Amino acid sequence: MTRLTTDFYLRDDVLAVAQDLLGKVLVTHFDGQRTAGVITEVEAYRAPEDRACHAYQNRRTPRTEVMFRPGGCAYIYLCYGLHHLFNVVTGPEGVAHAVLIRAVEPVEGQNLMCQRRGYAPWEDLSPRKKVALTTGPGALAQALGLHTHQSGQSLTDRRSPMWIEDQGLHLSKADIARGPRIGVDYAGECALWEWRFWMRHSPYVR
DNA sequence: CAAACGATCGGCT
DNA sequence: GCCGATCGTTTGC
Repeated sequence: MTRLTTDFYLRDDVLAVAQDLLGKVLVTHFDGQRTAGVITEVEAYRAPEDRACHAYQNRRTPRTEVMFRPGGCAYIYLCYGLHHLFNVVTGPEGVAHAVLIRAVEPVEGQNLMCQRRGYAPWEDLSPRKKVALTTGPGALAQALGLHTHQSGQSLTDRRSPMWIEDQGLHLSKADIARGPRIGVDYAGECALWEWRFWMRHSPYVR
C-alpha cells in the first residue's frame, strides 16, 4: 500500500487531480476497523471563479477555512442537514480547490459499511442494493464513517485514520467519462462546466 | 436574531 | 419522477 503524499495534493490543477483520484482507494481506519473503496466518481470545485464552490470569490468563513489550507486534508460538511459530504482539499496553501468524492466501489470492510448504513449483511444484498451502499456522496461518507467533526484531518500524516492509496490500478484516458456537476443549478454558467468525472464502465456511478 | 438555503437520499406513485 | 426530511452555516435586517 502506497499512501498518496503531499506532492499529489499540492498540484494547482484540480481538474487533473480529480481525474487522477479515479481508481485510487479511499481508506478509513476507525476503532481498529478498516473500510475501503475504489474511487469511481468525483467532482472538482475551484475558487475563486467557480460559483458552485463554497469558497467562491475566495470568501473565507469558519466552515470553508480548511479549503485554504495546503492540499492533503479533508473538507467535510453537512449537506441538507442530513448528509456528510467528503472532499479532498488540493492546491497550494491559500488556493481553495477541492475534489468531492461522489462514489466508491467497496473493497474492504463491506459488512461494517452495511452496519453503518443500516443495511443487511453484504452477502444478503441484491446487486442493486450493493451499488446503493456507496454510490452518492452522502452514502459513501456514511459507509466509510466520515463525519463533519473530522473536517480538516490530514490525509497524509502517518497517524491519520483516513487516507488515499494507490493500489496500482491504471486508468487510460478512454476509461474516464466527464459531464456537468450534479446539483449545482444555482451556479449559473458554472453549472455547465464538465467538472464531474467517473470511471466509464463502473456500475458504482450515478 | 431570524430566516433561507442547500455539492442528497430514500420512499412512494 | 416527485417530495419530504432535517439542521448547520450564512447572510441580512
